Amino acid sequence: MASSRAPAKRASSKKERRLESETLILAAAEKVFSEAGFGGATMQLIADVAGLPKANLHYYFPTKEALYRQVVQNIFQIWLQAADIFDKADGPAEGIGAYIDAKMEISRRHPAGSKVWATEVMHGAPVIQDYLETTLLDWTKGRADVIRRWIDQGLMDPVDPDHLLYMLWATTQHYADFGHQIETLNGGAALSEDQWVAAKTSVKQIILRGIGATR
Amino acid sequence: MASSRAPAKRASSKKERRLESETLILAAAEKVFSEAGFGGATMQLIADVAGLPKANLHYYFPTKEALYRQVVQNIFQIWLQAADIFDKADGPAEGIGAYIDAKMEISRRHPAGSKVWATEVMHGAPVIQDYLETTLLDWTKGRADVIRRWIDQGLMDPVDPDHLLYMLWATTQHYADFGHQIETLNGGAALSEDQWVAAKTSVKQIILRGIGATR
DNA sequence: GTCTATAGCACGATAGAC
DNA sequence: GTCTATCGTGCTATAGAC
Repeated sequence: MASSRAPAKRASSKKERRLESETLILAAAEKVFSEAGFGGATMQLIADVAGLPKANLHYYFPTKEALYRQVVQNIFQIWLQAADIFDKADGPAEGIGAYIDAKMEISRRHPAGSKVWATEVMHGAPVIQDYLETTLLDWTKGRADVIRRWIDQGLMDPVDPDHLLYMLWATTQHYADFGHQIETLNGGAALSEDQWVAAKTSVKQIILRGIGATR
Repeated sequence: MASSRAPAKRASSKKERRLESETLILAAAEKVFSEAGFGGATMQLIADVAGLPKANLHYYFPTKEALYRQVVQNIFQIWLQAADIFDKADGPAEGIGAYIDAKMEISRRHPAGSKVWATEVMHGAPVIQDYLETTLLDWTKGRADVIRRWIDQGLMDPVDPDHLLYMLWATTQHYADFGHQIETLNGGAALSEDQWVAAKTSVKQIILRGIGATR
């Protein structure tokens, strides 16, 4: 080996550069796909937002669809991580309350990702159908079991677990997906810190009271 | 005048034929736009679904955007008509309950329209921003006043009217916009009649209890 | 690894015969 | 009013110099 060009550090640096460019492209792609849809987005516009020549995108991601697929996968991971909160709770007031808070925070911090996911599902999930059928289905079944256990323990009213989960997804993601509409109805201004607190409070109050989990 | 070619009937027949073709094209366009988005939809595909040559579409609608705009406007009208129920009610249990039923029925009967609307709003409402700022804003203010009156009369708990309206929109439209996801989680089958009843019941139960309007 | 230049293709729109 | 044939544009993707 001797002092031959420190391959470990070199490789790491290369990987880092690649990761950096990929992250930059993915962030730009998420933004553009969310605003224009898959068909409306152009590789040229994504390249402009990322500050790179168009050809470089094709160097890191072979096709437009491969880039899109990676964007959707990233969002899905964020959803799943928020779900951990659900399991660590002793009862519905704590577990569902914390889950609503987490999902509302994601709607606030990652609205573009939520929109890309919503559009993908609305178009029939052509790219991520396998995730719906495996990971999401498993997750949903597991959480429905937790809700049923809480009902059996008398910690909340008997409600259909599936429809409760749909309501949780719908209400929280609405603040991301329909953020533009909410902003318009708010006089053209984005929700303030206080308004976000009010939104979280309202959602938690109505749903937790609605399922009889006021503690 | 005399017996000169009965212009009234002729014109009516012409108008009817025009209306028929327009309706046919609009139905096809709603379907294609909802499945592919504006950018992904092609005039050729819309023409194929409508069973007409592509050039005929441009005879009835000058541009792709004009056709799209008409589709979105039609959906907006359906939303507004469902809102009448809200006003005719004596209290929240009746008014909001009936509004949920009506919106759920629209999600079931016009899922494509709901999806086109959702996509349009998610992309920043480039085509119907004026409707958001005028008609929808006015409607929302009026309904918020009704809710505030019900609260003052002690017919329901004090909740933020705007966030309650967002929750009503989010939960009901979710069954249209995310219908594909719900179907997948339902084992790949569309919701049955009984399942739709369960969905309506769950949504009404949780929200009406949640706002203290159980009558 | 990066960029320029361009090939190849599909689209929206229209001209013009019927 | 209806349809065929086609024009011009703008896109994805790639070849090839650096």
